[in-house]
Amino acid sequence: MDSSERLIESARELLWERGYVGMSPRAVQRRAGAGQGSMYHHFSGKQDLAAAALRRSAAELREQAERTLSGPGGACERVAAYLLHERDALRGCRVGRMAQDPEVIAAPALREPVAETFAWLRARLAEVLREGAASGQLPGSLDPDDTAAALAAVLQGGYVLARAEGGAEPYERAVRGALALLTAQARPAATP
Amino acid sequence: MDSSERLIESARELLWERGYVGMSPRAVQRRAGAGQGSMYHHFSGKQDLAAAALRRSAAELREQAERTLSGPGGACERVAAYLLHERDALRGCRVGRMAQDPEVIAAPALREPVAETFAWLRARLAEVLREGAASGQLPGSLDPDDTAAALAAVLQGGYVLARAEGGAEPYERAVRGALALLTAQARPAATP
DNA sequence: GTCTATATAAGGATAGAC
DNA sequence: GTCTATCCTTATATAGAC
Repeated sequence: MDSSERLIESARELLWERGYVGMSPRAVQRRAGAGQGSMYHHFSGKQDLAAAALRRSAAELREQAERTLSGPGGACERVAAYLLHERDALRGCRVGRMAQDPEVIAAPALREPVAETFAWLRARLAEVLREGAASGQLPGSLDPDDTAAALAAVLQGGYVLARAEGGAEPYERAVRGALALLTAQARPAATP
Repeated sequence: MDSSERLIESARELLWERGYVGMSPRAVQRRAGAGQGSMYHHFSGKQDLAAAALRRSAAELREQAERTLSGPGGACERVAAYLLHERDALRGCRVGRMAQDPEVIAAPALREPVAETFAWLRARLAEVLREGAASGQLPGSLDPDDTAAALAAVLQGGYVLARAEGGAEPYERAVRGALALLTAQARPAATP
């Protein structure tokens, strides 16, 4: 792994742990085992490095979600699989975490990957929910866009509660609670 | 308003906007119109000041929630009123925001108000949901603790989505979506 | 490409005068 | 109680040698 690569991976970790404001170029360099010169050779500065790291994390999240959402099973089962996917609740979401940072929100290069990720996720979840309505698994009375937003929010909010309280329990409860509300709406999938 | 008071209020604003890592004593002093000496006379340092500000924000959140949750109407209506309470989605939650900050999580004096707030909120929401089950408005099949966690998470996650995408829409959708799932479970309240 | 100065500003706090 | 002076460290970046 070359040093540019190590810098990006180190930035990804530090962004996750400390956010953009809390990520210092020095700390990234130390963790990557690279010097000042190396970093400023590959990247124009802190923001440029963070943008590269963030784009990678956003792509990763998206690929991971797509794998589950386009997997086997009925619409409801795929949404459930996505919600129940194993996550470290206390670490939270690499992408969602950035949304709190005012400097991320203010810098288009940093904000775009974050905005796009969640716009995509909501749309993709809504699409699956629409399939569920079309197949009769879910009632047509549920607005798929609203439901999708609620489900995406439960995950992001679950992280907040878990970190606040110092344990994964609130996250797990939130996911279970949301899933219970959703599946209460579903009839068993047609089993062909 | 004396200068101690102004310092706390300024700290509250800056914590909200920039988080604990991003809040510098200098910036608080400037906003409060107070000097170094004044701040260090009233508070032992950044953490002490932030703790005072955070305790106040936590108390405020709790009082606000309690007003709605102990208000008039059936259980379901009170939960709905709490969810629909007007909030600035792009600014987010003064307390929830702190949960992302590693230095807040690491410092007991900062973390406690955050942890207590959400533990209380989940418990209080669950209590109201239990009332709803007892009165027959909600089905006994819903786990009140799980549902409460899901609802609290929807709000916190709604803020994340809103900030990420730069508009209140995802927040509003998330709240509507969650409420739709909940009220689909409810029968009309007994109208005595 | 990477290293070692070097630079300016800010962070966070202390000391002592008034 | 508040002000000013001072302190050491870190953040972020540039410059130029190798």
